[in-house]
Parts: sequence; structure tokens; C-alpha cells
Amino acid sequence: MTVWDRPEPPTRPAPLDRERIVAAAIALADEGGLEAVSLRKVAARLDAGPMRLYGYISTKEELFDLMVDEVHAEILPEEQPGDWREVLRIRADRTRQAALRHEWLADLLGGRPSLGPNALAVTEATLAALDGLADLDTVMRAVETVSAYFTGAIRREIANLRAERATGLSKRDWQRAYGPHVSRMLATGRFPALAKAVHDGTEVDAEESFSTGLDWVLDAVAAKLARPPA
Amino acid sequence: MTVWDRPEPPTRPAPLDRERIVAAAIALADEGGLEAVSLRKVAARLDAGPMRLYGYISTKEELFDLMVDEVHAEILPEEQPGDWREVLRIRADRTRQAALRHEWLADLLGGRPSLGPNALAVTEATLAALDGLADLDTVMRAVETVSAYFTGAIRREIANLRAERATGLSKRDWQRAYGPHVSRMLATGRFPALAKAVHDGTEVDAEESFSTGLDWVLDAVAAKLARPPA
DNA sequence: ATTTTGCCGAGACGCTGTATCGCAACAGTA
DNA sequence: TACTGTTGCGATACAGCGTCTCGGCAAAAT
Repeated sequence: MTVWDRPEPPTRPAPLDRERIVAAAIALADEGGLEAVSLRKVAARLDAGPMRLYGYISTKEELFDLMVDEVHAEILPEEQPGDWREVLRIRADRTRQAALRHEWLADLLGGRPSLGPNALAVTEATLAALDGLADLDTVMRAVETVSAYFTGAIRREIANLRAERATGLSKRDWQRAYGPHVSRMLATGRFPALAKAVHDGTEVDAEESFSTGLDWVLDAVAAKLARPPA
Repeated sequence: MTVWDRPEPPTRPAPLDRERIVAAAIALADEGGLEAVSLRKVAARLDAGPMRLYGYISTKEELFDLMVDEVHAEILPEEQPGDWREVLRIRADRTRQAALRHEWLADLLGGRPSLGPNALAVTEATLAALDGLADLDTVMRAVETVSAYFTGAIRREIANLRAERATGLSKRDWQRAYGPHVSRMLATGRFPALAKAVHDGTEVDAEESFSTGLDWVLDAVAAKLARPPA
């Protein structure tokens, strides 16, 4: 029996590891949002059956956790530039940038404790930058307050962005963007302050709004760090 | 043919309206979390077929929107007590309380723009309290910054609460609560600042932590309101 | 060469959100 | 009173989901 008669051995399944699984999941999520991520589709991208994934993760939520941690690798800057304020600011900005690249991140941010290695590294870098500037409690409060701010701000920004996209291109005009419903509501006269805000408000771009709010919060932190509590 | 022979006419289906649908959905979510809310189960609670709901909502997401708006009715306080700072503080506190009563709210908070009547009323009340204290841009930034903070903070609090519950009763101890994984990570020595924080950190209760961070943010807002930009 | 082991994937289960469509009960008209 | 038009409910269907079970096959161990 010559070689030509013998069939090639069946190609062994492509080797798999978490990294490739997570990469496939992220690609899927980047393209179609979190809801486009199904274990079946992730597996299909890797030429594998869905059940194969269960050797590497035990639940879909775990896959999400891995995805979030993977993105934290993008958030952690290469090198730290000293000043605590800049460290916090950069962390916030980079998280925002990551969420703009991976909008699904906004859906997951703050939804579960992030305890993966990359997320821990980010926290470590943040804490290190604040170490010694005040007692530990104050430092923790500072980090958590800033995190809470940018988590919430990023979520809102992405939510608005999606709403704008969904209602069609209308970026500027609140009323037209959010449709006749809000207009009607405002017309009832029950919301005078809101109506005024919508009518008179200048359109600020999202980045500036994020940045300004962040500055405020950082100012507050600065004040507390300067005067450590008795 | 007497009355006795004739069967009763089939009982007309129980009348339905959005209020009852939303109430059923909220009850379900309170009991088993957001994932326990399925159109089939909501309909079953109302002795109706799933398809019946589509007369009142056109998508499951809309049902979530209605649920969020319904909870905003709990958030809007009966009467406003003047001072802008207290108005913002009360709004944050009440939102937090609502999220503690309805943990699923944390999953939805900030996820989509809230444009229902109750949410608009809450925004209206907030804006009204700040009206005239500074130029409109500053006021908007203030409201959004505070909202971003408490959205993020509430999310984190609920996330931690769930994690504690999931890993078993261990409320206090970080390391034990988050399991051997984190301990091992810390033991690697790659996260000295984090390790110190975990080791030396005093356990602060969630409410106080929320409240302190909120105060900081409100301080920042106060500073900006006092000095309206040129 | 033979046994053991471990892992992969086909299939199944119960569930999901939603489209389709036939039927039955009402309102209006002759 | 008989008929007809309209409305809206719900049975059924469909495609997809996460996950469990299990049979079989290839690699490793003996």
C-alpha cells in the first residue's frame, strides 16, 4: 500500500488556549456587541465544537471576566509618569478609550469585581501612585471615588452614543434625537427646568464633558489628600 | 336547555395594562434577578400567553425601560427640601436605596438613557434645585458628574455584595471572600501596594463609603458653583 | 500490542425572544 | 335578528441559546 493510497491522518484539532478563545470572543463583541458573543459562535471561529470551550472556561460569565481582564491590559500604561493626579487621570482616560474601542466594555464595567491579573495590575499601579500621600483609608476612598466616577461617566457616554446611533445620525439635537416623545413631554410644561436646559444648553462634546467632571473629582481628591483627616 | 346545562361563557382574559405587566416583571426580578425575567414568565404571572405582552411592549428591552422608570417613582422624593446640596445628596441616597431594594437596577443603571416620565421628573427636580446657581453648562456638568459618581458607586456596591453572597457569607475578609486566587496573586509579590491595602485596610461599610465619596464630589461641585466660570 | 486515559464533538434538553396566523368574540349595520 | 368587519388573543413555530450527557477515538501508558 503506497502513500498515495493511505489517507492523511485526520488533522488534529487546532490547538486552543484561553488567549485564543478570549481573542475570538472580543473580536465577535467588537463587531456585534456583547449579545453577538455566543459560545457556539466563539467556538466556530476556532473551528471547534461549542463543548470544547468548557475545558477552558466553565461558564459564559467567566468568558466575560476574561474579556474584561484582557482589555485591562490595554488600560495599563507602559510606564507611570509620577504624579498621582496624572496617574488617576490617565487611568480614567485610558479606560474611556478602551470603552470607545470596545463598546461592550461599558456593559460590563462595574458589573462584577475585576480580579484578573491585568485588572489587579491596574489597581496596583494606581495604589502605588497614591501610596503614602495620606492614610490608607483616604487613599482607598480616593481611588474608589474616581473609579466610580469614570465607570458611571463611561457608561452614560456609551449609552448616549448608542442612542444617537439608533435614532439615526442626529447627533446634536436632543429633541430630534430622542424623538417626539421627549418633545411632547417637555411641551406639557411639567418640566420647566429640563425644558430650559434642553433649549438653552450648548452642545458639549463627550470628551470634554468627561474630562471636566474628572477634573472636578480630582480637585476634590486633591483637597482631601492635602488635608489628611485627623 | 336550562342554565345548568349551558357552560359558563369562557372567562374573558383578565384585563391587562402596562402597569400590571411592569409590576409582574419587577416582582420576578426582585425574586430572581434580571435573568429571571422572561416574557413567558411575566405573562404566566398574569395568566396570559407570552404573545399578549406584545400589545403593550414591542421588545424585552422596552420592558426593562419601563421597569427602570417605575423604580424612578420610588426615587423621586415627595417634597423637595430646598438646598441644592441636599437635593443631590437625597437623589443619590434614594437611588442607592432603590438599588438595594431592587438589585437588578444596578445592572440597568446607566445602561440606556432614561427618558420615561418618572426619570424625567427626577431630572427635572434636580435641575430645578440647581437652577440659577450658575450658568447652565456648569449646572449640567454638576448634575452629570454627581450622577456618574453614584451610578458607578452603586454598581460597584451591588457587584461586591453579590460576590460576597456568592462566595459564601464571608463579609469582612477580602482574601477569604475572593478566594485563594487573590491570596496567591498577592503572595507573588507583584502587587505590593495592593497587598498592603488588603492587609492593613480597615473594613469600611458600604454606606459610609458611598456617603463619603459623595461628599467629596459634592464639595467639588460646591467649589465650582461658588465660582462660576468667567 | 494492549490497555487505559482523556478529551472532543454529536446530540439532546429546556429555555429564550419573537413572527406568523387562524380563530373567536365583539361592534356596527342592514 | 342576522350578518359582516375588525380586533386582538394565543397556539404553534422557528432559530438560537447555555449547558449536560455520553459514545467514540486518538494519544499515552503499560
